[in-house]
Amino acid sequence: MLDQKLIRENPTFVENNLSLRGKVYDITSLHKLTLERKEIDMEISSLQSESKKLSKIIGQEIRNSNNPNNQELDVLKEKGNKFRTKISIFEEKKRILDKKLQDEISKLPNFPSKEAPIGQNENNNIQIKEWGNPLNKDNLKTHWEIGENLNLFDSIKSTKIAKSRFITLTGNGAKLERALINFMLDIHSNNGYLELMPPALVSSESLQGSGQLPKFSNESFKCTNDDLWLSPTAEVPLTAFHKNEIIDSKALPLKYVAYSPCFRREAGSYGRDTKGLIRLHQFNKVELYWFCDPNKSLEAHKAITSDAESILKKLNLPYRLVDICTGDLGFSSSRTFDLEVWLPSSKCYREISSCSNCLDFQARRSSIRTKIDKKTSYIHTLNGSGLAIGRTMAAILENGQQTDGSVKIPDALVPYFGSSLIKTN
RNA sequence: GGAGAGGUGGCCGAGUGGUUUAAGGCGCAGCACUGGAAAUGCUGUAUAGGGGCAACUUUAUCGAGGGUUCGAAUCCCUCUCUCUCCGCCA
Repeated sequence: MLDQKLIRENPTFVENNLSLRGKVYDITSLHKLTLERKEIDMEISSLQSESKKLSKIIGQEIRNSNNPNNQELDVLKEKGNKFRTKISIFEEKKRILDKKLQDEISKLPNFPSKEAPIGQNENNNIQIKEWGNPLNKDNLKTHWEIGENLNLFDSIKSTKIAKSRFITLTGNGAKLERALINFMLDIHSNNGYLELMPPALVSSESLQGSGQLPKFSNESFKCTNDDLWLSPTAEVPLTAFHKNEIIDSKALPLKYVAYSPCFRREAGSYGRDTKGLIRLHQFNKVELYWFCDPNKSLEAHKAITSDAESILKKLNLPYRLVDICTGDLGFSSSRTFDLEVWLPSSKCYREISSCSNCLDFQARRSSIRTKIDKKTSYIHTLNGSGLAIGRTMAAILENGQQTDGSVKIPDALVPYFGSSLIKTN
């Protein structure tokens, strides 16, 4: 969430920054609301101040006089009554105004970083580096063909259970998924991250806190009888983990790694990636998350990205690092580095991790602060997938495929999977 | 699902209508004492908004929202969360 004071005092600055995202933001009416709100606030404050003084006088009178029902008191009480009436009129106005303000402000995305490449959409993203040797041969199988041949998952049967875009992992597929989760959790928790396993259901307030609500209610599954949603990413429960806290600055940065299932409606993606493990309503993910000193989030962003990268390197999967342009940035992010893994069957890179610096955007929405030199300030939050499990499996299957139809398991994963090869039975 | 008890500052905890301007403690910071430290003593220490160059000042906030009252942490209503017992249950 953006700072209301900043909107009030410097609307042009806010508009200019937001418009870096590639579309025009006009906050004139919002700006007016903030001014109105301040005016009403001042009015209420001065009325309250006078009413308070009057109440004190009445209290003293009652204590000092032996007749608590005299007429002078009635006159004073009547005066107090008038204050109350006036104040309640203004408070009603303030309530309505506050709600409007809150609604409007929480729909505004974060400012893009000055460092982020300016651009309209994903075509303007900038490749920073490539790692590994992308397998570039013809007649390679897709991961869903490989999966079918080796009986690693079954999407047809999954429509019986739920509907399309769900998968049931079977045999070695299920085992490989489990191996990947454990592998990633071990690497990260040995690297200074505290492992968490959060609830998969989250409240509306939590989704609001990390930025998925109010704008993107269409992208998550909602429970009908409770104010709970299926979490679209562990970023949501992890942000909410420290909601309404003032964290000791000596404890920063707090680094968490969490495995969680993720649920997304994928509204508007009909027809895209309908096969395989790339785009599912439910997928597993190991997420990295930092709560950090607001002065140190730039270095932290590099660190969290390289921690995510380390997994791809250990699995020996070719990837590239992409700097997301302003027009393609997520709602809460000011700067995002995507890691894209090489999928040889389609001869392209696909996103497997998104590492974002949200600055104080989520911290302000969730009220997470720290004290620096006796001053209270919002902390910065960063998140990054480390990594998306399903897409990692897809990459392993495609990059590790052998001419005889078997799949070679990356060396680092063998101790977890228990075998160096997946063969047909 | 039924019955009951609760939610007070960074933490613990007192507080049943008017010097509560939220006691006391812990923690933290500064100072004193010390060769240095511990212990001790003194002082300070919530958050958000407004005004002011500043010292400072003012308003709100005791789970959330309404209400009663001149005045509410305290009384009433609604919601919410936590805990205990019973029931059900992996």
